[in-house]
Amino acid sequence: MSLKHGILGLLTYKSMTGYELMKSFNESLSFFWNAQTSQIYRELDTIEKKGWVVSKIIPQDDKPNKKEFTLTNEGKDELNKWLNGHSPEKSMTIRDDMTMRVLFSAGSNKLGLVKELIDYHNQNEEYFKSLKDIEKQINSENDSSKTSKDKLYWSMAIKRGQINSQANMMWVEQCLKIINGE
Amino acid sequence: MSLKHGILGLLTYKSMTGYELMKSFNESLSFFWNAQTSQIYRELDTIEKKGWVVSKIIPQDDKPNKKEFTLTNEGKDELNKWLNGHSPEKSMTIRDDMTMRVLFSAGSNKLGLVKELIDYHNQNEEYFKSLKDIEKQINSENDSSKTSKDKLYWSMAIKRGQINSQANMMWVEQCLKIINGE
DNA sequence: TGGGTCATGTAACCTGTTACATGATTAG
DNA sequence: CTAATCATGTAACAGGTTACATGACCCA
Repeated sequence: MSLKHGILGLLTYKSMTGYELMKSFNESLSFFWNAQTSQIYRELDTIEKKGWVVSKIIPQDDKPNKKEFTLTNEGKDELNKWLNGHSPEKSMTIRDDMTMRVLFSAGSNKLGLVKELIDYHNQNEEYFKSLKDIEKQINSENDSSKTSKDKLYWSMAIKRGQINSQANMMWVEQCLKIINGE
Repeated sequence: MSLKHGILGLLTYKSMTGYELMKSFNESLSFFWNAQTSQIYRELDTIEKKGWVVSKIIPQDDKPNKKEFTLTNEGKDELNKWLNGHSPEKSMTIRDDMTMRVLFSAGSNKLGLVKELIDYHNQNEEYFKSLKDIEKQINSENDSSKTSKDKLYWSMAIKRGQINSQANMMWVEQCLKIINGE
């Protein structure tokens, strides 16, 4: 799914080190991506070789030295190319564990499936709540880390997660009805 | 996401060759998984080494010989283990191109984004319709390839795709409202 | 004669995950 | 003293995609 472009996108906000990028992904962006340090450093390596970013080592006395990455013009071009050049037809498949479990539970354990569906429902409920919290935090006045325009786009992304988890819950409810009416 | 278990699941219905598996995935199961032959043959290799399936070469005069794979008891055990042993907490992130485009379009091309959102909406609408068709076909009397019980589980899986694409469309509508009200 | 279906695969590459390694500073 | 945070990475593996290769038969 191209972590490369995710990194480029984050670097448009400001120059960062690998460590800071990891924190961005796993904290403020955790609702849509969790990236391991190992992967981030690897991708930074390759996109630096491609010329999309440049790095500068910043010595620090009290802490370990850090390596800050900055977008180049090529990097900006690449990001824009990616943003504009939308892939004509992406696969649109569901391919997740839950669907697969449902499909292949026909023969066997009805009770196990019901339990799993309920667990899944609960997970989605919690996730939905946490997204509500994140939304509130972003839209609150005292979050000055983003401009009001940025906030708009971030809340759109979060809305997606919310709608998605609601859809998942609706699906579970329909499934349970079908199973019980069987 | 473990094509291995997808293959095991399909083989519970009947023994199949790699080619037939590929067709199942890319035809009747296309709404949730598209698998390349290259990957299927590779996975068949590894799961045969694990002892989950056994193969038998069936000579054919008019067509190329084929290699049919059959589930073993170990394979059935493994599938059941997988079906029952649900992973406690999966990541729940959104991580798709559309969300990323939205997040990183804050700075730049509003018009391009609107166009993409509309395209995305249309794609989802078509997908939704095609799922409706598939659903009808499965539930029709003259589809005797599945038992009525199987049909139930299949329609649950398809419902998921339907609800999902509806959710995607709702999201686009909300986004457009937000963008226009900006 | 050319394209589609049947049927098998190999090779290279990209993306993501898990586990491990190092070493300093700082807060409780 | 100990755990957390800062900051860098390596290695191995798992899963998925793209491109390529072969060869026969059937239908238009």
